[in-house]
Amino acid sequence: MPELPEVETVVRTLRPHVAGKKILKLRTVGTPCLVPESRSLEEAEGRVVAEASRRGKFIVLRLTKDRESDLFLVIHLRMTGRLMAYDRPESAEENWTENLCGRHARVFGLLGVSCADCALVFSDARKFGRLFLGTEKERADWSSWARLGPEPLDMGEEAFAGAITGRRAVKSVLLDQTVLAGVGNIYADESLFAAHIRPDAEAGSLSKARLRRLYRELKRLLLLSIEQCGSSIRDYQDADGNVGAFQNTFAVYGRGGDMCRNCRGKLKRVVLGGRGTVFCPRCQKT
DNA sequence: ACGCGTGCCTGTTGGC
DNA sequence: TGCCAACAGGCACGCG
Repeated sequence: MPELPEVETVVRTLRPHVAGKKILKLRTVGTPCLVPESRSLEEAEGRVVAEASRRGKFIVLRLTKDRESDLFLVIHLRMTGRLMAYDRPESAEENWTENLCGRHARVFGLLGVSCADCALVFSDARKFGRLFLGTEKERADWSSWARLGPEPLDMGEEAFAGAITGRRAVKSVLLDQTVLAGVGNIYADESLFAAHIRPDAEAGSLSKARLRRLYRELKRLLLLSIEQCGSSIRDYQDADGNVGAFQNTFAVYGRGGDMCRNCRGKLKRVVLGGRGTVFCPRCQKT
């Protein structure tokens, strides 16, 4: 599932395809995927993609037009969403009806400088993904965006240690997008293992020193994963259809019952806050 | 008010 | 071998 490193990879691979190009066509296909706060996608047509960026797990395209305020196209891939760019539009039309990705197409776009030279396809087998189009002001009024916490790569040790509080399990706090934006199940489990902290430890009970350590490990793993183009479990691919490599270095995620690479003990799988959670009872204390 | 549980979805997987 | 229940989980929402 796409988390911060995967979304960052999508943005990086998408950028060269779309930057500076005019949106000639942008339409939804099939099951609606726009949030209620969104404008209709047709309003993006005629605008130029000025910038592609990431905020938490959101992909953000800034769309400009002469003398009009910018519009922002914001995309959340959720579980199985894919945003793909095809440099030959006709190949996308083909895929749209032919292959698996295309079978689940939800949004179809055509971009180009003078003529259409890039097709943009958002597909999503599970239909959890969501899109938003609106002005900066409208985006600020959209609660999913407004409530986003700080970026984990930028917030720093002290702010992180100050934010991980309360009686909830530390893993639940890591996954709370209002506390910090971008961490999902993979990087929560992996960073807790790296920092030797049990996922079910009460957040507020952890010392500042241990929380600073957790922050350093989380940041290290996020950056390492970005270097390796993210983790591909089953569905994730970048905008070019390539898979990541970070899944090969997982210490705990998806390894319940397997041997701990550190102590050779058996990794334990539990359900915490409704999510599958794997940890090493011997290496991860309190 | 906050924290937990549930529903949304469908492709994949594992057990019988 | 084939079928079907269980599973995967981010986020919105409802309940206590």
